Amino acid sequence: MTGDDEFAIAPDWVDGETKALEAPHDHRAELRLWLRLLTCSTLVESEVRRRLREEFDSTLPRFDLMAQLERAPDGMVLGEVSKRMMVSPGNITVLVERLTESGHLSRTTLPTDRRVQIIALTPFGRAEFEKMAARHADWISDLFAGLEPVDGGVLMDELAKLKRSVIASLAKGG
Amino acid sequence: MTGDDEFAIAPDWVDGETKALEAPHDHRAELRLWLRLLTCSTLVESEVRRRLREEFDSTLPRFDLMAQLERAPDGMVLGEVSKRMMVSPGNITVLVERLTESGHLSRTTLPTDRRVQIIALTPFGRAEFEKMAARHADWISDLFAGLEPVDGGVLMDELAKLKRSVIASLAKGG
DNA sequence: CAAAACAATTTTAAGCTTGAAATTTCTCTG
DNA sequence: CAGAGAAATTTCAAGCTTAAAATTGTTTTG
Repeated sequence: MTGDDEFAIAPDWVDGETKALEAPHDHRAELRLWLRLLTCSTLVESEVRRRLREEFDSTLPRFDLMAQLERAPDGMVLGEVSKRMMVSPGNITVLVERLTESGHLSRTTLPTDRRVQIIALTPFGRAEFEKMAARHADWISDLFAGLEPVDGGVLMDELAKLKRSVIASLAKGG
Repeated sequence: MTGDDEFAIAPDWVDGETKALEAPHDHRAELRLWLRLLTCSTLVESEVRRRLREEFDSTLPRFDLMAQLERAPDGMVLGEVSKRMMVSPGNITVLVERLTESGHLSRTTLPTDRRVQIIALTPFGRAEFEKMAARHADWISDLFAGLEPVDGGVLMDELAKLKRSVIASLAKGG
């Protein structure tokens, strides 16, 4: 890609000449921050997708779904998975279908409420996931390796503030 | 992906020396940071998608494509757009098809090289985009409003460091 | 108890995305 | 100048994603 210009890599419809603090109704600083955030997560995410496909012939959604189930040894209700992954219920349906076909997941109907589907990792699925999770952790570690520990800590804190801001705005406005 | 419930747990990051004493293959701090970053950008991105659909019956990919063209009054070659948006060429083909049908884009074949397609915003497309861009800036501003300016600045700097780390790792390993 | 209301999930229709294969059009080499 | 090779784009097959409608099952209410 095109090197060191901040906006050469991601969607970059913002004017690069912006200063950090400007007139009250100028939103350029926030836009630039958002673009930089998006660039970072897009870079990491595409690389993770690429490697999941290359090394495991799998996808990020499947990995994420299995990751949710890994921490629920007794399985989890479909709706709960959907909420935790922040994706639509219909989306989960499709993913579960494929992962069940391939033997990674088991699915049961709750006897006391037959609307409810409970899914869980099979032993095979768990073994596969553990391989993937180990590699995934290595990838992230490599990608983040140039960041000093202190910077990691600062980022964690600042992102926590951002997350609170976003959630507050969502709760208020929409 | 990822509900990011790690707010409950105390950051084990902050102390670099402590971290150095941990097991060599413990990547939890990086993973937690990555998940938090991903949560933030997913939250913002889904909200932007939702509002583009509700207010303009449009999508984020279309918006991004028009944003690229907004700064290129004389139009842009398809391949260039593809690179800048970091998406596959085939993807651009589909987007351009639809946006041309709807009158937002014009497309010309370069006379001197008939392989090359040049696309540009039509006056209508430009007017539409400007409306969308203004609203988009408002949304981002609202979502980020709870962040103090100083935090925004720190975040910009730390994300720049992260981006450098990711790009360096991609250049080296990938 | 039957009907309405509610809940969990699936289906549907539409659009996005990708990698790989195919196509079209140049460009370069012998 | 022909044919090889490269470049720009499109096509294709497969999978992801969503909102909205439909389905199935449970609970509440008249």
